[in-house]
Amino acid sequence: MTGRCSGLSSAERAEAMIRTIAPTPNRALSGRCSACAVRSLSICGALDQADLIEFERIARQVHLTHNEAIFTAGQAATSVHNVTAGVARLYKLLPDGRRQVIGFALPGDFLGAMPSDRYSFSADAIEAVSVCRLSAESFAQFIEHRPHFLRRINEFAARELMLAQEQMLLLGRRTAEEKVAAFLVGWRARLANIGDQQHTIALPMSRQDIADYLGLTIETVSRTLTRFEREKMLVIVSGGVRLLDAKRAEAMAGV
Amino acid sequence: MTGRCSGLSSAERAEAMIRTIAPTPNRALSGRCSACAVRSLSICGALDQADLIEFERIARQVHLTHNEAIFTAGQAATSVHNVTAGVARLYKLLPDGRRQVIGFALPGDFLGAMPSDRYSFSADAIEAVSVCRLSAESFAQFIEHRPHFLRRINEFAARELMLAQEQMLLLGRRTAEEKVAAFLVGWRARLANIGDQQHTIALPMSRQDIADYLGLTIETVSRTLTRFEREKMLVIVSGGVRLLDAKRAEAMAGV
DNA sequence: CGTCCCGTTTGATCTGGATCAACCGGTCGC
DNA sequence: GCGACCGGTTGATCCAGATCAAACGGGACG
Repeated sequence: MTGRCSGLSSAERAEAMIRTIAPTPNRALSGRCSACAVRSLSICGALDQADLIEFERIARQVHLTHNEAIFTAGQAATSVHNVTAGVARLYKLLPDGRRQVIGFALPGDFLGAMPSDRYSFSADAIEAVSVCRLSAESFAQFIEHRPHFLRRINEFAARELMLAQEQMLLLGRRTAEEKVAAFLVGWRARLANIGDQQHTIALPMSRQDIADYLGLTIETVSRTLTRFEREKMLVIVSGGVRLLDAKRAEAMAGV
Repeated sequence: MTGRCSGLSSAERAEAMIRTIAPTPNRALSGRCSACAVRSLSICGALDQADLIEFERIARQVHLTHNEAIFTAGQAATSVHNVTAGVARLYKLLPDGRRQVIGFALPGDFLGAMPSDRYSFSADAIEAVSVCRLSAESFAQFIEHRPHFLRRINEFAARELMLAQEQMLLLGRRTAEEKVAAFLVGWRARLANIGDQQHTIALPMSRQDIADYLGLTIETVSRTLTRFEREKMLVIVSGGVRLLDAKRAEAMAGV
């Protein structure tokens, strides 16, 4: 069933409010795109040397720490962002505080598919995060005469959409056990994709974040993980989880 | 209990009955794009006269009836589609048969954001449907040197993604009552958007389709609708629903 | 005109996951 | 070194929505 107040506590909400109001301090140095570690993973992988120099001119590196907002739902969408380091949490809130995490953004992920002129969701840093920030205007201008770049952005949007559809299936039709297993397997795949191929799956987000991503409560996530551990499918370690029986997890996830 | 004899005269019921969503059903003989009723709503709205003639050359009108498949998940994604009449159901299945409807496609909607070379979901006709079918290759070629068209497709993808995120919030964090109310309000808005602005909301899809869209069972959808009727929020009519208290529905939907 | 069929409604009961409530263990500030 | 705090775990109970079961009603067809 769907929980009533499974989002933030009122204290957390107040904190989030303050965060939102406070302008994000800008500790940016100008970025050197040609040296960017995640360029090939990001939309910038479609840019040649000349493009990069121009891109660098309009981009600005911004660094954020734990729980700092990158942008907030409802605000004017004046910037687009490229995550270059760390993990961001993307989410939507209901007026009464219920929260749905709609995704986690990893290095290389692009946050800028804006159909409206306001952000339709919020994004903040789960851990230390760096983003490449561009004004929406200069970004639009930059795209203007670079159709290959637009095509790349389009591919990213299509991939994002496919992930969203997969997540709808998960939220609407999978059991708690399947949700948690699918999350672990999917998260591991995404980490592997950016080169982090450890046998221990890093989980920088809190249990609450996972719960809000899977449409569950924190207690159910915790119980399910401990059960998985009891059943020798994994070991819970500090900052993550170590998969012992990946086959079983994948079977549960219904891959 | 006499079921749904809810105080409507037979005249009213007849008036409310079966209205195809198509603005102009079956107007197309060969694909005459320049005469297409939904062009301005669709991605083709970005095409000029010359583009249209070329588009027409590669497009083929296909007509489908109730429950016929437009394409199926897992198949090679050889075509892209533009719905021109009727309503299609987009869905994903789990191996054990659980189904998640990920959306309903209306005239003007584009089905072609393919990140992979296989369809990641299935689409079939809920009622009589016409689609504009193009081979993925010729479509890709067509886009090639038409950046304005690509930009239009991108806008459509971004809108689609935003809807998907809204749906994740619904699936993960809303109650059954909120889900049904949100569905009615959202569906009404989409119908209004394509020009069908009747006070009776046409519901060409089955209760099962609605249930699978909202992550509920058919019984819960049915019960919730009857309750809404009992509470005078709406009247259930053949082929749809008549909203009596739109304000209340919108409040429930959390708009 | 009857009856078969199928989508829908309604009723009774069950249960997965939510809610409520401790409690645990690490860390931070003093 | 100690208490407060915070994220996480565990236990007891509850309940929204699922499941099981039956009946209804309208359309199709002989």
